[in-house]
Amino acid sequence: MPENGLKKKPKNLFNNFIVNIMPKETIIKNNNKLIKLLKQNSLSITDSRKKILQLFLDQDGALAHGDIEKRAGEKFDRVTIYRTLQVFVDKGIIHTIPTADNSIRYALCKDECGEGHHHDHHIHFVCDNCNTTYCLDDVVTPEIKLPKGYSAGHVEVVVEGICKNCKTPVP
Amino acid sequence: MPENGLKKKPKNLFNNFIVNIMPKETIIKNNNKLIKLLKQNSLSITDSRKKILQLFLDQDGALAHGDIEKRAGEKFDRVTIYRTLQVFVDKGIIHTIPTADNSIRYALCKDECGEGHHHDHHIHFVCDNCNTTYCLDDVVTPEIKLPKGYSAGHVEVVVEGICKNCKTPVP
DNA sequence: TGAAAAAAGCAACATTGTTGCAAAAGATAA
DNA sequence: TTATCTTTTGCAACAATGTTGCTTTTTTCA
Repeated sequence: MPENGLKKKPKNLFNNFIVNIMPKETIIKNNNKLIKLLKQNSLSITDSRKKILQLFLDQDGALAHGDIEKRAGEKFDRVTIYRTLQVFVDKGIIHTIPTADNSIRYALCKDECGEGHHHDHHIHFVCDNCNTTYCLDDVVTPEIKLPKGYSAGHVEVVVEGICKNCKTPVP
Repeated sequence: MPENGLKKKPKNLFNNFIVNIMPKETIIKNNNKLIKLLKQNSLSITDSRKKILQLFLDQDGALAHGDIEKRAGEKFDRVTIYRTLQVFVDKGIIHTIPTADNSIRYALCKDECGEGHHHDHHIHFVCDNCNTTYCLDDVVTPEIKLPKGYSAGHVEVVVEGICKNCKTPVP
């Protein structure tokens, strides 16, 4: 048996350590949060899932596949990102936001979303200036009165305008 | 000069004839409507524009690029369809409908849309069963109260559910 | 009808998304 | 800790969807 000089990564020991003892350092706390979230959804802990989830946690707005590809630092295969996003959507960790420009955006679910069903009753806001997409969690979707014969399921509201960061103050 | 046996199509004489004299036959009336609409928007009258516009007029719901490609009868180049749709959007003849599945849908504008600006205040309905997209022209978008700092421009509402045609009657 | 302008068609390319499979990494239990 | 099974990743190849430049055809208009 070889001595202490590690040749390979210490496998999952580190992860277990974090989850069990809750250390104080920020980086570890952060890591812990990610792992907890993944475990809660009975997903195995992998680098790509942690990294992608981290991107969402670090981010106020929503992310498109392309954004993730750029920000992940060229580390992951495109296919992995597609599959990871799909898994997150299936598990109810993130949800999709419809857009008029053929680029699906994803954002963290803050309500209680479970596997197979999303409960997002908030509206979405896309800034015309910076193009950021926000989930306005405090603004609920209104009741829509439909014509006879139609029955409503999910209602999606997307508002375009100027966001709080791009608003030019009155001089 | 050759005698009466036509070698080439009679060019645009037919179109001018239609627009000027307003004949009675349905097919020509229909053609007339198309041409009128194109002329109103100062677009030149071409086969692809007429055909694609016809598809929209024949259709209750919205069409995606792919639908048009299929229904046009393999007659037009894909590029022509892309460019035609783009022109129609620019002129305010059709508008786009955001979806959550990365396929832009287009529908005729029924309000007064002009070049560069659309005035669609109706909501859109996507049937979970037949996947048809409808413009519910009689249902206007509700007022949305945004958090401090956000200012609203356009509001887009998409409702998912069961449409009038797919509704199963009570036994 | 003929010339200028506009649009269509074609080819080539770019982007985005999907699938099957072998290799690598994670989970699990002795 | 290690052996083993399972899951995930990366790769390659492919499919679908959009885009751009250029030539040919069609439309418009004088």
